[in-house]
Amino acid sequence: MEKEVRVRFAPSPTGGLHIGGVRTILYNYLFAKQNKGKFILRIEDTDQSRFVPGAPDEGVNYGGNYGPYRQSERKKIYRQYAEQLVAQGNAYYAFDTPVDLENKRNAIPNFQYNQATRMHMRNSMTIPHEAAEALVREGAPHVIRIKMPTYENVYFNDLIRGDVAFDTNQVDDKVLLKADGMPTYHLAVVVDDYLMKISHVFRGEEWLPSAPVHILLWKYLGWETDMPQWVHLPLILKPDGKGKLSKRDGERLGFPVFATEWIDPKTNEKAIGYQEIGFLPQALNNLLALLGWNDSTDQEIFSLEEMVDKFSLERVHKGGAKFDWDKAKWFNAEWLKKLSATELLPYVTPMLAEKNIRPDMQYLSTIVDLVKERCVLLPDFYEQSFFFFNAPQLYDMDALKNKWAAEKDLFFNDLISHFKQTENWEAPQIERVFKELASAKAIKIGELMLPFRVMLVGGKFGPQVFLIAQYIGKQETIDRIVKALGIVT
RNA sequence: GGCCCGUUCGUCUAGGGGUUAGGACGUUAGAUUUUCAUUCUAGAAACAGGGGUUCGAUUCCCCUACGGGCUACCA
Repeated sequence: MEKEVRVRFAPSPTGGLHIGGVRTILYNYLFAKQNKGKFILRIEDTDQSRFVPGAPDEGVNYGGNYGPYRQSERKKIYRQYAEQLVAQGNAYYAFDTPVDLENKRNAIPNFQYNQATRMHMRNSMTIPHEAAEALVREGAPHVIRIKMPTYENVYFNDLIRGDVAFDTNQVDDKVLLKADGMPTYHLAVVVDDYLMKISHVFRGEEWLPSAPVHILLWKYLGWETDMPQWVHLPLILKPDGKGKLSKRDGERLGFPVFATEWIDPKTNEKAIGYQEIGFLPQALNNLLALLGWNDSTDQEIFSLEEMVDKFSLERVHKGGAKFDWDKAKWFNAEWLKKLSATELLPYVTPMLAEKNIRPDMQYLSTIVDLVKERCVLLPDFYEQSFFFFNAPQLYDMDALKNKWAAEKDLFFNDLISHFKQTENWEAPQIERVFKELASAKAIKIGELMLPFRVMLVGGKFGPQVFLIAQYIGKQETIDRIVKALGIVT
């Protein structure tokens, strides 16, 4: 029988939700759904000094049978396993203070606490066993480190990278349990994944070098047969070159790197998120999924359902991908065009409400359909549609006054009276009235269209001008012409 | 420095021993749109380098170069 697929996302609560993390969640989710498995949310909060008060199947707020899901609530469990490793000889107590280590690193270039150096340090392998035990009993500050074997190779199969090998001589004796009694990520992740019966570990490539530590832990703890499959995802890189995409890049290059707004509690700096800048969730998922995965066809627009259906780890890239803000915006524009007005309403309505525009939903739907193809981000809806709800306050005077002549003044005055008599107030009819009057007065249409537009919307933008006249209504159209005429003359 | 991972247009990528190396974003030119956007057409643009293997390598192997990650009592 195949093992049940259980995956988890284990964010640290110390930062905003980075889009790299969103992609990891997405891949986890797609994989879990595809395999009828479970997706679990767990909080990695083992670092107390960085603790910040602050659609899974199990997790902190969802319940489940493998909790608690917060690592700080699980302290005792880790200690027990760490002690087990010491008893087995796979780990040892180390009494070196942070200052000791600091001095070592300063004195010896590239100092590593490993098989080559541990016999020169202060730990339970260099001082008599009883003395070490006594120290621990008396509460002397100490950590527990893994004892990496010498001259061994750790092999494992990564679902994306294939076979990977590490020489244990090159891996240092990572701290498993810190002096404050909390586990490090290395111990916690292994214990938690075992206890929560995780079948596949999805994480960023930056974790690859510590994989041998984790694998050895699975082995030493006697859980080798339950060890999950490893899936190290490629990184999302800076658009302009070097390194992983970071918060700073967003500020520097002018695009968000967090899913939602994030306020740094230390500096109080606010970083805007994809949600706030006006991305549709569908677009963010879509663009992130395609950053490192494709289905081998030319298709680029995928719904979540399609992705669940088509996603496969074999088609995830090995190499990191530079983030492209232009392409990201394109995904959003595509989704804006793809979604119906009804589907868009939940996003557009609150955005307009912020600007004190609360239109009738029926009317809004019509307008959304009319302008959505000229929008890239959600706030563009305001720029592209405010004039359907309110008369413009400001006019592009250059566009309006350019080549203004008395004859045009006359034209628009006559136009007002013609409009007043127009019965069938629909775009084609409005256009006919407009053009007939223009030709009667022998003025070129091209001379009149732009001024008319500016009178109705305030500038050189918006959909077809006669459609605008139709939707704002006869009286409003006339009012706006009158108002504008008063300003221009 | 050491270890690990990677390398097709500027970017995201398809492809894979014999192809005019395909698509998308961006970009350039044009058409449509009496505003802008959309849409459409066309163009420029890539197999990092060197050795093998082979009748033939962009594709397989090795080396180099370059890029990235890790090298904390952070995750």
